[in-house]
Amino acid sequence: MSLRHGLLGILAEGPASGYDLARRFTEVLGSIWPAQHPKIYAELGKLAGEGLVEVESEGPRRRKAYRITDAGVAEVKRWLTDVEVDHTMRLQPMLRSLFFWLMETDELRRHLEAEARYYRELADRYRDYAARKDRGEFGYSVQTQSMRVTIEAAVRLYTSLADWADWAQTVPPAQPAPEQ
Amino acid sequence: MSLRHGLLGILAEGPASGYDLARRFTEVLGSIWPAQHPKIYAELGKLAGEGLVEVESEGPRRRKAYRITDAGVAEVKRWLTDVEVDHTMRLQPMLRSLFFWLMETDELRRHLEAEARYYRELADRYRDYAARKDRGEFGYSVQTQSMRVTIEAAVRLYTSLADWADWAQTVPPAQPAPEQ
DNA sequence: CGTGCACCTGTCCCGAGGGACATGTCAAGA
DNA sequence: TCTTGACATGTCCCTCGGGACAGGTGCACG
Repeated sequence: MSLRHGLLGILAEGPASGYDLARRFTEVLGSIWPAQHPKIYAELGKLAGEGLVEVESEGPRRRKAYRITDAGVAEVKRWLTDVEVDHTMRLQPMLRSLFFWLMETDELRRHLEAEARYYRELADRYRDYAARKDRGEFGYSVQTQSMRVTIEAAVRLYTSLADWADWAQTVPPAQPAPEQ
Repeated sequence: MSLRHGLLGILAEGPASGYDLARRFTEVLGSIWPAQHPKIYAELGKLAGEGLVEVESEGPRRRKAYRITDAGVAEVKRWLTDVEVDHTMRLQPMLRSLFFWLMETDELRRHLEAEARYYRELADRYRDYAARKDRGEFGYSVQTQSMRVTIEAAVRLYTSLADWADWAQTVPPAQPAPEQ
């Protein structure tokens, strides 16, 4: 149940509508913590019911902006410091790699090339983001400083996955038993 | 719905019981693709119903070993080559990093140290695994060759996350605006 | 003036995942 | 003989996530 804390954390930066939050999730967090708008609206409703956020204003087009309450801020902080980190990962590409031996050699090559391309592209995108941040394009608030750290993780993660896919192509399909 | 293909893929190596599969999932795949035994037994039942696996033998203690069928092998291969890779990631530690600015400086330091330790330990475990594989402890079958590739991904992934946690500690908590 | 489109907020259903709980079985050791 | 514990298989329930579907609103452009 991290979506609620993800929303609270972003709202801690300032008021936002469900639509804003959905966009921020897909833009910045899309590849790291996907969230669909239906869940966001539902969760915002619950959060409001619990007094962790409140409606700040109602704008045009039925737009409702939410503001985090003191209780909400306290709750994110509690989560950040007291709740144990969930390290669960579920990476289908790595699960698939266990079964590479079932694939034809050139199917595998095509697959690994595509994977490398995919990860390299994502890494580049985040690297570019980081560079723009370092140039000061997004200011120097503590919030963007934290985002810089998150982006760095993405750059490193995707770069190492791209490198891995490249490396995997150099591994012989079936290594013969070595002569002792 | 990757659990079914994960099970099929492992069964492609040879017959196994639900218990065996559960163990393999927690031992090798625990940190990459977690799966609880209730789901495994349920999925095996479904797979048997669809003719993708069949009961090979019934041993002591109600043990039922399953064997993959030709249709099952065809299905994994179809999945590997025809079904698009799901690159979804959901990394709570990275989501949390977006909110580091909400944490006290020394809370954050403790957190990052713990994270680095955690990832370093996992990386070491997999690195050790890889070394044993390279020494030939697990033989030189195509299956272990694929597992070697998977393990390499884990090593690289966890190493880069550990490095990231170390790096994050060197980032100043709140960077002041630079004088132009 | 109209109409299309981006904006904005939802409902609903289904399948997957997490975790507590239940049950039966064989072997080893007190 | 009794009991503990590892082996082995399952049920049940609840929540979360994915995705299809729906509906109302203001603006820009022809």
